Amino acid sequence: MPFPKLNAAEATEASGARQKDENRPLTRIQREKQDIILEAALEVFSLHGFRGATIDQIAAQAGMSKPNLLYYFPRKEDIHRRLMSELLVTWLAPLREMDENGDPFPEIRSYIRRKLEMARDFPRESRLFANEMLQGAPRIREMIEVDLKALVDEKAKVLLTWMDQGKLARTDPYHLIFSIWATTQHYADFDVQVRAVLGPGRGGEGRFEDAARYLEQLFLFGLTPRPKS
Amino acid sequence: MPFPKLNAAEATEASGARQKDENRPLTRIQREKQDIILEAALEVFSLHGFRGATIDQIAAQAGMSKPNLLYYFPRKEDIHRRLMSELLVTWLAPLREMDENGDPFPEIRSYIRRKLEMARDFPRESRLFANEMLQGAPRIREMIEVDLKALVDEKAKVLLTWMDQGKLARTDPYHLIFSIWATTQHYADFDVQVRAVLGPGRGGEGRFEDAARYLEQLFLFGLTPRPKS
DNA sequence: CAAAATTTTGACCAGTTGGAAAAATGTTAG
DNA sequence: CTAACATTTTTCCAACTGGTCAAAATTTTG
Repeated sequence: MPFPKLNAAEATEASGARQKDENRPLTRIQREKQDIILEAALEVFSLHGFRGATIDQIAAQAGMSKPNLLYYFPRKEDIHRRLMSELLVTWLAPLREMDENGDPFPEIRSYIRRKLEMARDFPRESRLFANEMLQGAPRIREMIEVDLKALVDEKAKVLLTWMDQGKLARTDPYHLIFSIWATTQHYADFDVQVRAVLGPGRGGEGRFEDAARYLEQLFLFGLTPRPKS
Repeated sequence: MPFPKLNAAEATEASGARQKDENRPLTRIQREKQDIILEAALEVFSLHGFRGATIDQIAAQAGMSKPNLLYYFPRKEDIHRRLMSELLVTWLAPLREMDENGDPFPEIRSYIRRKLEMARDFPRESRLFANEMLQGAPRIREMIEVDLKALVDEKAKVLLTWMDQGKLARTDPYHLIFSIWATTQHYADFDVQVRAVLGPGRGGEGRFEDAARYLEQLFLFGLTPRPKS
């Protein structure tokens, strides 16, 4: 199971195998193999970054020959691009779900919870994303400058509304969102460090529950409105 | 200016140029060139990760030929190792300075401040570190399992003491430290994203001050002890 | 089933990679 | 000033890189 497929814009580009007729629907084999390749590529890219990953590695991971892989994705960049655009949609879904009409604390709390679950269940996706960011996001600049920005702008407004209503401590909504991203994704991206520091005793699977408890407390207390001094 | 040299264990390994006498002190040229190389390597490694960086790139960045560079650091890994061990010392200095005998809030606040300053002033170092973590820390596993863990264990105890004294909300000290790391380093590692989301208006240099204000509030409110309900 | 289309393979290639060897050039202590 | 050493350059190499191509094997379709 690669990822909770939202199947975003499945037909962006005829990036698949070369057929006689460009607009034929994908065959069964094409769909299967592409999924296998994407799954393998996720593994390799998330570990080594774009430049550090090789087609050979991905092909080996996918259990096929390099030319065979290149039959489905003619260039290395194509695989990466597909991975990134599918990722971005799913990655932002939790934020998208934050509901203006809900109460701030349940909404924020479940947002944190969901992000933390994603860090636990899809750490490779998180690392793939982090890798791209570290390198200056050369291949998804536009996406983050347009789509991501628009979404965050929208949700920042929601947060501001809540603050105006006195339901949430007045603070910077953008940095609030950043801090949720940072603290939750940390458990995927810096997993080795987290595990090493917690040690064999506390570094087991329970760490995510501990993290959830801690983060809930931090953000609940940290964002509760205070009477002016 | 590469980095506020703490000159940690300057003599770890005779990793420099090959001289007749292994234990001769470094010549002027050796010191200078090694610094130039390390500075160049920092730039390249932090951007592309270990595998993605090439010796040629580093040499070009350092303004010398590849074989010339290899004269000072016989293998690519040597450069990386040196960079990482020098980095780790400096990187952890702020945490080391957190003083048991100080008051919790000023101490934590100045820790956050310092980490944020490092994210602002030494983003490449932060990214180098993040890159290594993303890849599972294959080259510094021991350092984080031993030195880093020991330091965090020590500081966690300090935090627990403060909590016992009722000066700090009772919470998980390890995750508290993680959340400070995550939120501050985020501004270096995900800089592109932060800037893209804040837009041209608020994405300028002021973003670090906004971040500082926000994080101070979050952690101050979030960690103030509460009366039991 | 046979023809048409798709998928897989094996051989190949030009450019890049990390690194070795040795010759040529600088630098410095006596 | 010169011998001993340190540094730099030139040349080279084997392994790996992303990618091509035509032929063979397989699957789909009429």
